[in-house]
Amino acid sequence: MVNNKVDVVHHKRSMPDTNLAILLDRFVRRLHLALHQKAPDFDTEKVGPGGAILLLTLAEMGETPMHALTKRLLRDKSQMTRAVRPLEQKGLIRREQSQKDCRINMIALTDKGQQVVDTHQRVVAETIDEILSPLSDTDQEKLRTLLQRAVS
Amino acid sequence: MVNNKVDVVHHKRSMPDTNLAILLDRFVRRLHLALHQKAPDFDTEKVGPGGAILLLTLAEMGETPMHALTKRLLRDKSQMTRAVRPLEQKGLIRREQSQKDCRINMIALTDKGQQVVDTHQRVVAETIDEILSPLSDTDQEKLRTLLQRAVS
DNA sequence: GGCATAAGTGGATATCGTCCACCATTCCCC
DNA sequence: GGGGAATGGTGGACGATATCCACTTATGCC
Repeated sequence: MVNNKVDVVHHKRSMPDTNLAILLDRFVRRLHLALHQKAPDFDTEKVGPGGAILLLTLAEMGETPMHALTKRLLRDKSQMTRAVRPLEQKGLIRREQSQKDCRINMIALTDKGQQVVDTHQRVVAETIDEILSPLSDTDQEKLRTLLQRAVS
Repeated sequence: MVNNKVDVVHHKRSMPDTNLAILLDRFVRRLHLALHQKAPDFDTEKVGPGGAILLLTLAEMGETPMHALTKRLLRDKSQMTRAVRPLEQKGLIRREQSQKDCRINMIALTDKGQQVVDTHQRVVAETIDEILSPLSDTDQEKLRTLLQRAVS
């Protein structure tokens, strides 16, 4: 695919760690582009990438206060507020104040939200499988495990 | 940590592939945040994340036409134009029209640009090492290899 | 020569991230 | 038990990126 005729090495360092940053960027970008392509077909609620990662994470966590979701996603608080609003308006999540501590907003998936999650999980899984197709199944599993251990 | 009461398998694979998207997001986000923190200390030329990935990739490729860089980075053409401009103004890269085909702009690192790349490579490598510290050295190497094979 | 095509640039717009300020609670401690 | 510090959440402002479209210019091919 990539025809590197310019690929003649003119530098000493074989492979600095930096490559991993570049590799990650490539991986994420491929995934992003592929999903963006398919978006009209499956993102019927138009949640976009940001909404999708939020919903998927919420599906993992179950009902949870905002700040926990914020911490999990490593996003800014205000960003989270803004990301949540349209999802609530579309009826994909539900928010209610905690009885214990009325500063806290608990949010959770609705049934409709769960349906969206199911669709997204399927499509994302397919797309990642396409990207990972150069790897054997055991290698794919190994990759998952390593990433899991690294960021858990 | 993860209290999945909803985790009852309704699928053959215990962990849906979607998790990998979430894991990637976490990883990238951690890296981004850590580098953003350290930025004032090492990003003296204020190239930012976008400029950095461009410079690092350019260092890998050597002198190259715009469109090749665009393809490698999987970014939009126009995006690339805009990303390149400030780097040229700072004197980190140099652009010159190809003799063969004067539509083509060849771009390459300057010495100053190479210095910036060296610094960034060092800092990024350190930061990634911090994130990957839960993994053994051989596992880290394995992770690199797998990613490399997946996206090459 | 004329026409499809490719490389590069720029405009318009939307999303997302970051920082800061602010309000309302709750917690803690004297 | 009252008052200051800390926490959860919201909103404004701004910058960086991404995406789509249109346009210019040059090349390649009949």
